[in-house]
Amino acid sequence: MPELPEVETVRRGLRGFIVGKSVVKITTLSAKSFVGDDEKVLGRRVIRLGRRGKALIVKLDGGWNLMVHLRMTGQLVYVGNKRFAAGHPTDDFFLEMPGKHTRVIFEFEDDSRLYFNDQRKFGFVKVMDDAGLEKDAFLMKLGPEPWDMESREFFERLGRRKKTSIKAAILDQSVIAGVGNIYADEGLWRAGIFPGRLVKGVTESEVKELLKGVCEVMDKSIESGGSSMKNYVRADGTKGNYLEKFAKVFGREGEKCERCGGIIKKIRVAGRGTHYCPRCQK
DNA sequence: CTAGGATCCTGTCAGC
DNA sequence: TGCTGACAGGATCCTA
Repeated sequence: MPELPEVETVRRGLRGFIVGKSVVKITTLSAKSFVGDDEKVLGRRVIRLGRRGKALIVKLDGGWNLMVHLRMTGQLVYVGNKRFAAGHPTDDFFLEMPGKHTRVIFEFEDDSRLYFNDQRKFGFVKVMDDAGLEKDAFLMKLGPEPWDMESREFFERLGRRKKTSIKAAILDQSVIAGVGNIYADEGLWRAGIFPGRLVKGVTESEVKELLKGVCEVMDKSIESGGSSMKNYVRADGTKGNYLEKFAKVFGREGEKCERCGGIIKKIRVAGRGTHYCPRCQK
């Protein structure tokens, strides 16, 4: 999925278009992509957009909410007088909506629309009242946002996963919220830590660097607009890859490490494709 | 309790 | 060209 920076990009980009508007119609094209009663949402106005970890929370009036989780391939495309798209970057950002991967369509009072697209159908939009949000199992067990945590707490939370790899540990959302496969690799590169190292061998000062690295790379991604349509295309008009803006190892296997000149390798750690520099990550 | 693998689903790509 | 298996920016469920 779209990880924390992508969801934050969705939140920031979308709020200017839908806050203040009422939902007048919902069309569900894939039953498993929409959880709950759409009647609770109809006629309600969007109050604000929030985020916890990788979950987007659309707050509606009357105490109702939509929790959106993009998982691996979710994206949101808004089409009105202007168009905005972010989430999992694909050509659907620019194609006519609804498209092949459109699962849910929200229509607003001004006839603008929000399309929830999701190729693999792992993601969902869930209708929840405020009380339900408060006691939601997924949200309750989420660890702190990266910027809201001292490295000491990060170290202690990692300590609960001593026998697993440091990469598996930081992908665990109860340890730290919002880190996914890309930012795990990028954060570990910045801290100079080999992703397969067991947690028990990682020192507190390394953990401090790791937290700093994760925050830095996420900040950079959010600043550059994450995976939104505006940076899905290169300046020359060819199809691009937003990772070019900040990624040092992800998707760069075979390339030279910019820090030490080593050749970046791709291996499998924690069941996930893992990119690292064998020369400067120990 | 932890750790690791299978699983949900669709699409793409590399290698016969 | 067609087939097959591996893999994919996530999280949960099951087994050991």
